[in-house]
Amino acid sequence: MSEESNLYTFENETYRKTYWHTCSHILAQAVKRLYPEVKLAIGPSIDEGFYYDMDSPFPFTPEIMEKIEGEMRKICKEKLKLERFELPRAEAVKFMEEKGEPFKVELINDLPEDAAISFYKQGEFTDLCAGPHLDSTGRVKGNAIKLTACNAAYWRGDSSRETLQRIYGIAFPKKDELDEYLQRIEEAKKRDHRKLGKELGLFMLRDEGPGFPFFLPKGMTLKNTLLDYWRQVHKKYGYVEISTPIMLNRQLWERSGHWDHYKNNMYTTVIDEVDFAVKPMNCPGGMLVYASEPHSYKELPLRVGEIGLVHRHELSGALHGLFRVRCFNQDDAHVFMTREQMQDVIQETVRLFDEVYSTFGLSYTIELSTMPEDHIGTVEEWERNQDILKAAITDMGKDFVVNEGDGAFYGPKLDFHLADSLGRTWQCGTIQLDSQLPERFELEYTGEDGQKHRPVMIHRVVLGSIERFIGVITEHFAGAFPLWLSPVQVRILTVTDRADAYAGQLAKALDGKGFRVETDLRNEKIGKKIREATLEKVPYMLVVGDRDVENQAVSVRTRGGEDLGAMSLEAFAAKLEEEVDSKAIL
RNA sequence: GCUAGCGUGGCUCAAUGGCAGAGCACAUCACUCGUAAUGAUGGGGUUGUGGGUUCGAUUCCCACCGCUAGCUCCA
Repeated sequence: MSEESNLYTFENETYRKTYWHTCSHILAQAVKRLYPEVKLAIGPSIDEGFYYDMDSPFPFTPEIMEKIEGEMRKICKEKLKLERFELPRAEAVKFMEEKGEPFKVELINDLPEDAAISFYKQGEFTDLCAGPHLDSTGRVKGNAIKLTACNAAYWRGDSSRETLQRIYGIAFPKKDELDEYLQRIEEAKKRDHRKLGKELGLFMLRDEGPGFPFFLPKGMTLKNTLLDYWRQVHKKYGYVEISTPIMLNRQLWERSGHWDHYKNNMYTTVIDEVDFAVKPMNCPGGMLVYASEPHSYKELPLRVGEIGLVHRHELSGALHGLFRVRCFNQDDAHVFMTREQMQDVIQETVRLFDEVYSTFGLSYTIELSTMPEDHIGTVEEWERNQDILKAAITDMGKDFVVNEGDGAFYGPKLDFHLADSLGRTWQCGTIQLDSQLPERFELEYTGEDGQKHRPVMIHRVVLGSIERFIGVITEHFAGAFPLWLSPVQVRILTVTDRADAYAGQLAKALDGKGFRVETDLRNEKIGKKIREATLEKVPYMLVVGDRDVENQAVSVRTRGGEDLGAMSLEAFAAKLEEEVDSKAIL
């Protein structure tokens, strides 16, 4: 019964998608009424809202978008019935040809032989569509529709084909819900790491180096703290750490396959008439380290980590704050092993990922990326490796989606995606299975049998790029990092200058215990000092005035606005220590 | 790279085909004030860069650079 009553609410995903699908048809109808010369392509509902792609001889400016929105409201009021009908292929093609819709004709021609070719008619407007739809445009609440953006999109996602204009929209059954949604988006934008990074003094980007981030003192503290933690975890899991050069010669990149597969994205130069490339990945250097001495099966799996600075010439349009940059630090590692050890090593790596992500309270989704067209190695090898990855995570009871053809050129991979404040996901962790590079670099180990064998390896990163990960956690915590990560953990605020000397003693004592502490001795009112420390998300403020000097105490306030009252420095330090050690997320 | 929009002191943002403005920040002075902004005064801008139109351009036009959104890409 209750299921029945939920059938026509947005709680029901099918209904929601249907509602938005009808909205996209209303959008198309509105555009065709206002601008009949526009050619329609395709208009599905998506996870959040709907869009319609079309080819227009003029750009859709904000004014035009507003006009279209108005027309959409009108169509809702007209309560047009949506009627479904089917046509045989030849007639369907003819129908859309007569309407002058070349994209629709192409779609019909590409439908499978036995597919039903269905249309939906609403008033004077008819669109090719598999459905389903609402029964009337009157079901859509006109004043709860909002066109949110207009962007370019390639026809059928193919960058060699027409550039269409995609109009995005969102709609709800009630105006209140639309307002609430828009409000939520506004709130989410306040967590944007680009905004917070500037406000909190973490990093900066400059025109002089597009995509090359500068880390400021506070951001550097955060980065170093993160790396300290990373080293601690990896030590526990049996990793050793190396560092390989940032630039290596062309011969090496040809051997690894990068020169062939990745040249356009590499920064290259000529030194003494020899081509060199700045590394876009750490692995070839790692191969050389492995190959530099003989190995025994007793050493395997051999876990070798490297925080490596890599440079990749990404397309300018793809750059995005710290999420997509042109130079970044990968928390890379290569694990060399026997074939028999593969599943165990993958599972051990996933456990390490779980430990790291849960420390930050982050949840992820896993994608399995399979063989791309442009690959090295045999199909059998690829399938075998894909099956091992699949089995390893299935065995651990984890869900994943398959990303067909998106593997690295040398092997299939498991990608771990984390979400930003607006729900867009970014690949952070990855586990890439590789039996190609060991081949190319002729890596060997001596087996129990005294014979030479070829190891296999994984390439893996947990944080992915330190830069991207810092962006993700900045948004995740809205800049209010857990105590252990906070660039400034404690700020001592004086009420009057009579407490300056005492504040200095406190700072020295806390610094001596290993805490990151600042003093604010400015001749400002205490309210102002508190306000600023709060806005800077400093976890703890120590307010010290005459009273505290006299009692040799500290008055503690949190960035959450909580007044913890007066306590001894020792009691406060003990509290800090406990919170840092537990890496608590408050 | 593609399409559209945007680019004004350190930051957030006004304004205009005719002397470029506010708040915050910064400096100086006064105030010594106990839990989210004390007041006064002052300095700071070739309005992203380069061309063009115009008596005059920050505003209009062109190119380039950068940013934003999405598309494409992401070994």
